[in-house]
Amino acid sequence: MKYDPQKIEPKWQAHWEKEFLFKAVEDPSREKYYLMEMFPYPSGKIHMGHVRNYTIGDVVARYKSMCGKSVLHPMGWDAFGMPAENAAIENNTHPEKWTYDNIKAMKTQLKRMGFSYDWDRELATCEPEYYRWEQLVFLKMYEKGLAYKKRTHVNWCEKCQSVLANEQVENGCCWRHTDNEVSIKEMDSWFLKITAYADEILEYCDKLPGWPERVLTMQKNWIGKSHGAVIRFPLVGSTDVIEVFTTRQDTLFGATFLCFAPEHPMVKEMVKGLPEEGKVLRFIEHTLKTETYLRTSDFTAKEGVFTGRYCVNPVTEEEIPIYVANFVLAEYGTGAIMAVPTHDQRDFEFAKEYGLPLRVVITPPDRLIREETMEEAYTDEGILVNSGPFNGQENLMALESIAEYLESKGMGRKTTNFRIRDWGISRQRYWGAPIPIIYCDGCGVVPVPAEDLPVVLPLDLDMRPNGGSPLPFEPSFYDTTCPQCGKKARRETDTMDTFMESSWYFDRYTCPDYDKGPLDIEKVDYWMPVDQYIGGIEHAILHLLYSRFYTRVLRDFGYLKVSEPFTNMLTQGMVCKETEECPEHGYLYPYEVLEGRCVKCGAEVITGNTVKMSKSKRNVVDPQDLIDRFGADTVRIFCLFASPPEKDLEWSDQGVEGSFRFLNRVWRLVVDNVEELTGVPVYKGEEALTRPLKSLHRKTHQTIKKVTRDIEDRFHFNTAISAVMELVNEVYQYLGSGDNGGDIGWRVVREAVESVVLLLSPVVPHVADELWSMLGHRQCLIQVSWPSYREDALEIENMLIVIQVNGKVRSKILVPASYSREDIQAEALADERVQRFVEGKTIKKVIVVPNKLVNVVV
RNA sequence: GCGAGAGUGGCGGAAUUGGUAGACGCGCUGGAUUUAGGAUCCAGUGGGGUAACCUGUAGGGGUUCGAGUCCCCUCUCUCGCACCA
Repeated sequence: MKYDPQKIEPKWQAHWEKEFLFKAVEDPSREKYYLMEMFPYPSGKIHMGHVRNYTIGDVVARYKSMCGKSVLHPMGWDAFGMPAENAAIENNTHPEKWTYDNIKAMKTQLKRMGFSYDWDRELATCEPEYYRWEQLVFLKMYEKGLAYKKRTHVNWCEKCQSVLANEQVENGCCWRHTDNEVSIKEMDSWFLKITAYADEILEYCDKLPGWPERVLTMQKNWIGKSHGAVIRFPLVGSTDVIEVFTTRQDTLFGATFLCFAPEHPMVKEMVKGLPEEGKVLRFIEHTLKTETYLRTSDFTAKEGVFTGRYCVNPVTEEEIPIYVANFVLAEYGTGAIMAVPTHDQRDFEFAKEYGLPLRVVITPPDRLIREETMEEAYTDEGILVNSGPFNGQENLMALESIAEYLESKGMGRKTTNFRIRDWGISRQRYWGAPIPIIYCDGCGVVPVPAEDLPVVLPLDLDMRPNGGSPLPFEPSFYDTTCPQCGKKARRETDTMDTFMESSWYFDRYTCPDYDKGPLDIEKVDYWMPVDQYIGGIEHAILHLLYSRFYTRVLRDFGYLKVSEPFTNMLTQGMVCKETEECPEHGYLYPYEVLEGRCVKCGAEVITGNTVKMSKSKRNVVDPQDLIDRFGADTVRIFCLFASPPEKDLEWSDQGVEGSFRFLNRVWRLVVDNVEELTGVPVYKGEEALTRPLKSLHRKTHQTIKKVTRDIEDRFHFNTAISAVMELVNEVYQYLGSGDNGGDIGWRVVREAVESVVLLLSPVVPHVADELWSMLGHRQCLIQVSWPSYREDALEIENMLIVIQVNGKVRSKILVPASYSREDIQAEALADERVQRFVEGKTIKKVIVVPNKLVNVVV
C-alpha cells in the first residue's frame, strides 16, 4: 500500500470535523485545556505568511493538548474586513458595496482561505454584540477620563482619503500614490490614556519570564520612562510661562536659547502681528511636511527660525531668544526644549548655524574646554561650573538637588516623562466599531446612552470611489437626535482602531454567549491568562502593548481579575521573499514574472530586497500547488523543518521532496512490518536486552526526551524533527543489520515505531493518525497522551572523551562510564597520539571536564 | 535616524552553562537494484594537501587552557517606529 496523502487527508479531516473540530474541549481527567482552533489544516488557498502562522499555532495546540495544557493562538483577528477595505483602497475593486451579504461572503471566503472560523460560537470582531460591549467599555473609559478627544496634525493623502503613518510618507508623497503630495491636516481624534498605565506595564515587564527578552526590551524602550524636570521659562512681555521638559536640569545654567516644536500650540499665538510672523508660519508648514524621522535624523541639517520673542532663563535671569526648530517633537515632553549648545550635540549644531551664544557649565575632570574652540558638544560627566550655587558639584550628583532647588523657588518641578504617547483610536474607515459619541450644538459631546448600544455599521452602502469611509456621507447613519436635549445632532463618523478588538478578543472567547456584560468574570477567571500565545514578531510592540493596557482597564472596571493576558509568548519570525517590480505595472506576483520579465508588457523586472510577504508587495507564494502534489502533511513538516519559528525565513521550495521522502520512509516502516509489529506488545523495559536492542531502546527514550524538550522549552520543531529522523534511521539500521531478536526484538522495534508516530503527530496529524490506526489502535491521537521517557533507559555504558593538546583536538577515547576524573586523565595521557604531541615538552596543566574532554596544556 | 534582532558549507540549518564546528535534511558525486522512467538502498561530500597535517563560523581586535558562543570596534541584512493591522 502506497502513501497517498490525497486519500488519507480528506478521510481524517472529515473524522476530526465530526468529532472535534471547532469545539473547545474540557476534559476533567486533564488539568485544563482549551483550543481555539483544533486543526486548522492548510487547505484551500492560503496566504503564505499564514501557513507558517497557522502551522505553528496548530502544532503547538496539538502538542499541548496531548500534555493537557491550555493554548491559544490568535485566529487572524485582522482578517475580518480590514484586508478587504485595504484592497478597496488600493484597487478600487473589492467589494463594491458594504452589504451584509457581501460581508458574509467575505467571511465564507476567509474560511475557505484557511482561517478556521467558529460558526457556532459566532465571534468575529465585526459582530454587533461584540461592538456593544466594546462601546460600553469605551464609554466607561470616557466617563473615567481614560478616553478623550484632542486636536492633532496628521499626514493626509487626498487620493486615498486616508491618514498616513510617518513611514508611509515617501519623499513627501503617499506610498500608494507616489505623485501625490501629502498634506497636513488638523483633525479631532479620540485617544485612550495608555500613559496612565505606562508605569505599571513597564514594571510588569520584569515579571513575565515566559516572554522573549527582545520583545520586553522593545516594549521598555517604547514606553521610554525617564526622570527629569519641567522648568518654567517666563515669556518676556507677557504673563505666559513656557514649560520645558528636560532630563538634564544640571545644564540649566548653560541654556542660552529655547526651541519650540513647529506643532506647538503657543507658537502661532506668540508671533501674531510680529514682523517674523510670515517667516515662522512658512517654516512650520514646510517642516511639517518632512517625515518625522528625517526631521530628527543626525544627518539632517538642524533648521529653525527666530520667533522674535524672548523668555527668561529662571536661574541666570538672562533673556534668551525663542526659536522654532525642526528637530523638536511635539509629542515628546512638553513640545519645547531648553537648548544647551555646549552639552547637547543637536543644540550645538543649531547654535553654530544661527550664531547663538555658548556657555560651558560642565567641565571634564582632566582638561579645560572653552566655548570659542569647541567643535562638538561635551556630553560626558564632569564638574559644574558657571552654575551659581552648584559650582564644584559633580553634574550627575547635582541632578536631584537642582530639581529640588527649582521646586522650592517655584521655577519648576521634578517629573518623570514617558516616550509613549496616548493611543489614538479614531479611524476614518468603514471597518471598525463606531465610536459611540454624539455631537450636539447645544450640549456638546454626548455619549450614546448604554441602552442605545450597539451603534452598528449601516449596510448596503456604496464604496466611496476613492476608498474613503462612506460613513460621513451617509445621513441615515450620522443624523440623530441628542439624547440630552432631543434636538438634531450628529454622530461621530470615525470608527475605532481594530486594535481595540484584538486587545480583548481572547477574553471574550471564554464567554462568547454572555449577554449581561462584556465578560462573564467566572469563566474569564477560569481560563485567563492564556498559557501560550503565538503571534508574529511584527506585533512585538503595538498589539501586545495595547492588550496589556486593555487587560488592566478591564481589571480596574471589575470585568476580570488578571493583570497580564499572556503568560507565555512565542513570537514567530516572518516568511520573506524578494519583491519583483515592473516599471510599468508596479509590484508583480511571482506568476506574473517569466524569465525576469513582466508577463504583461515584457519589460525587465526589478528585483527588490527580501522583505516580509505581504499582499501589497505581492511577494507571496501560494502553497496550494505543493499541497496538491505532496499533501498538507508534507507542507507542514517542510515548513517546520526549515527553520526555528522565531527566525525569519526566506521562502524556497527546495527540499520539499526530502520531507515527502521522509514521510514515505515512516510509512513503509509501519506498512512493511505491520504484521510483526501488531503481533507483539510494546516493550516496557521488563526483560534484559542484547546490546543492539538496548541501544535502540536507549535511542527511543533519548528521542522522546529531546523532542519533548525541543517543543516544550523553545518550540524548535526543526531539531525535534531531525531527532525523529535519526531514530527512524536507527530503526532501519537495526532491521537491516540481520540481528534476529525474535519477539523481544519486535517489541523494542514497536516501541520505537510507536514513539515515532506519537512524536510526529502534532506535525503531521493526518499520516500519524492513519499509521496509529494501522498499528491496531482505536483511539484518535488527539486523545492519546504524549509519550514519556524513562531515566533508566538512558543510561550509557561507555562515554566518549575528547582529548585536546593546547586546545586542539588530537584524539578521542572510549572509556567506561564509571571512570573517575583521575582514571580519565591517566588514560588520556597514556594515549599514543597524545604522547606524540606531548613528546619533548613539559606538561603545564591538565584540564579535565567530567564526561566530556581532557585538555593538556604544554 | 532611533529601538530590536540576525550573519556558520553550494543551500535550509545544528551545536544546554564557553568544551569534537557543520547534527538532520536538500543538492551534488560514485555505486547497487530496475526492461526503462520513477522510486529505493549503500558510500562520499567545508576548503587546501598523496599523507602527516594546516585552515575555517561577516571583517578586525581582546579575554580564556579552550570562543560560533563572552567583551570592544566595523560592515551587511531584516523587523518595528505609533493611521497597514
